[in-house]
Amino acid sequence: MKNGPRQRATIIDVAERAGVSKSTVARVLAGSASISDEARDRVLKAVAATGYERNHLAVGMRSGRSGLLGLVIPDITNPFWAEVARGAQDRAAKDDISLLVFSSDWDAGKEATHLRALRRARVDGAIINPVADNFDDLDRFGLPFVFIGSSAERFPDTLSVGSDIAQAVRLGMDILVERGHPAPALMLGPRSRLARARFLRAVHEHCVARDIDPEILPVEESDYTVEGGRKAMGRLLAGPWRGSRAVFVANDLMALGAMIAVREAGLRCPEDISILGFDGIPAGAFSWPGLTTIEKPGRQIGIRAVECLLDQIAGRPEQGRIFLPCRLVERGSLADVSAAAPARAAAGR
Amino acid sequence: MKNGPRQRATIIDVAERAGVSKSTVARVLAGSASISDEARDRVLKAVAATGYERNHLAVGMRSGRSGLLGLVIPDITNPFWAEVARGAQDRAAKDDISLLVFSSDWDAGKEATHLRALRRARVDGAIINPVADNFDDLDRFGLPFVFIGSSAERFPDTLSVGSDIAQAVRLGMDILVERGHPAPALMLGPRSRLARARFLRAVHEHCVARDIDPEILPVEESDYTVEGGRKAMGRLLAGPWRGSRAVFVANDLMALGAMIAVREAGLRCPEDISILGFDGIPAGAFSWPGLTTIEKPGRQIGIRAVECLLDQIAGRPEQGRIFLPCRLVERGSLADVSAAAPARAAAGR
DNA sequence: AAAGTTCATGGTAACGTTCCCACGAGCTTA
DNA sequence: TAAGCTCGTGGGAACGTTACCATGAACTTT
Repeated sequence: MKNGPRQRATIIDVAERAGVSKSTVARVLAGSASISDEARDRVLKAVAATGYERNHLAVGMRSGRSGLLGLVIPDITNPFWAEVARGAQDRAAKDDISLLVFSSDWDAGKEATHLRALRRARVDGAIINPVADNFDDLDRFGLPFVFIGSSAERFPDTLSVGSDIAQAVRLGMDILVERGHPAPALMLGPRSRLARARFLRAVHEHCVARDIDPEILPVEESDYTVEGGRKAMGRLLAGPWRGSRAVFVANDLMALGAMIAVREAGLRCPEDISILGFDGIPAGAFSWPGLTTIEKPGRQIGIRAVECLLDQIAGRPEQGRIFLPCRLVERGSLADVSAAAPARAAAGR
Repeated sequence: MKNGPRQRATIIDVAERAGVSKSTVARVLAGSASISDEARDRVLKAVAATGYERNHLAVGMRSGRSGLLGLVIPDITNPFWAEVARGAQDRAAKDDISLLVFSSDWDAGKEATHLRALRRARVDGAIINPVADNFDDLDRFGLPFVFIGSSAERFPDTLSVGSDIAQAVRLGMDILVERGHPAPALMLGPRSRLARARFLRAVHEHCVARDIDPEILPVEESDYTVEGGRKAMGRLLAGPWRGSRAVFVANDLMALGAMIAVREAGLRCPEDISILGFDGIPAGAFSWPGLTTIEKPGRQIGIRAVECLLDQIAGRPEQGRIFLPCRLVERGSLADVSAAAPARAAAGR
């Protein structure tokens, strides 16, 4: 026998039970100062007795604050975006705010639909990974918002939170140098992707700083898929390749594909070919060897995006573009062929 | 220069512009029948001109329907639950319903907090993977809800949607038999998990049907982690093991760990040891060899859960427990050692 | 032709809050 | 002691909808 959804207590029920007016109850609940101890006490008791819970719909209607935020990401099923969602969710929960989550599938039409849904739900603001390449829908959005992800680059004058690709590339190049791979091959994504240019620029800067001619680095490109990485690796292996054999891959899925190609060529990773990925997807932990990679701070991005959005909603000073640092995750796909390696290994044991 | 969030148009603005009463506007928007074509036309034009969008907060307040559903899952970062969320999201969007997503981290306290948040947001109902093992919070929830996942088993008298473990096990045992592994080893999860008993029962039923003594199957157990699977596989390899060497693993992470253990023992998968997983996590596609596994219908579960919930909210007849079928995903970790194998391979080429 | 029915519409009262103004009691200030 | 101030409180008026009842016109039935 279930307890049917019996009539919910309203603020008036609480007021009557406590013998005060609804104004007083509202003040107690809002934590307002001018309340006698006695009144507060009676209200609190009445709240407990009636099981009263504030109706957020009514609150939102009257105050204009729904206590809802929107999150529009390409696909919640993608582990990176799931991390972002999780971070946003946790941060929002701290302020008693709930998140409406939508997946756009990189489709501008779906994006527009979702933005409309958010407006109707009267969210207080939204965190968006923009897919539309013009600003029309977003301009029309008419609500506070923060962009996330690298596609936000298209809109330079907008608040955004993303990962620091330049720092990530530096991190990767540094570890490669340290392990004796001063001139790794590069495996890039498609030219259409914005992140590609940033990646390449950071590599060049690193090379210039270290007095390496960027032109000597073998370069291949493909799409951000396992199959793309497999094929690109095949091409790299078929071509001329001097120096230590290491590849810095701009995407973990591609890196995983590259690893498969290495095995298919009868070579071993990392003994024959070292691979460094970029993303930090969980699947990298389960390959053999585990994929050494640079992890994007997905959760942090979610957290900061919410904070940034709340600041904006509250009218607090805004921070412009925020780039969060990435982290190296070592798992075994990077061989150490530096001069220091044997000594280091000996000292380690 | 941004278009500030200028005053939103209300139903009254639309009514004035169309020269009708707000009742008429409301009727047009609700798709009510008794409307003259002329009035409908003018209202629609006025809606377009003002950019009017229904305020869901106000609608919810008046009608008692917020157009919001809650989804409480253990962790949106877990690929299975992300699939469920995605299915639910897509299905809900079709009915213009938005989803509030929460992660409970298998923590009863967090679960209770989230349920409270859902109640305050006045969601119309909730989809819950229950972690609390008593019904108190849920009983108190006082709203329509549907359980999902195997932990729903604890509450037999409740609407729920999950995967059909018995069917999945049958599928797995059948393919194992077909490939010449009539008596595989079993690798199970911890005794505390409900799914374990169901898994084991289904295996036994299969054995009885095929006249195999279930007792001859080697059995190991561990937790649902890569490391757990690695260790359990180590124990299996160390023990006595007759017959064809195949393992039916009750969880993909464990299966991936088992695969690592096989490699560490200097053996090959699938040539020396065949592995069949259960879950369908994406990482299984990137291991080497790819993990052949039985995929749970995560997205379908999300979809059906929403449908089931909407039915319940609308007072339509409810369906009790729903178990959705799983699917075999072949990727290469299962060798064919049956008598038919050579012929079959020859015919295939 | 009177009475009933349907249709298209308008007016108004909720829904549960918060916000604002008013008011009396007790206090401080001149 | 009169005027002003603060404190604690109560009483409405919104907020934007939908639900319900009322109304008059056109039509159908007896």
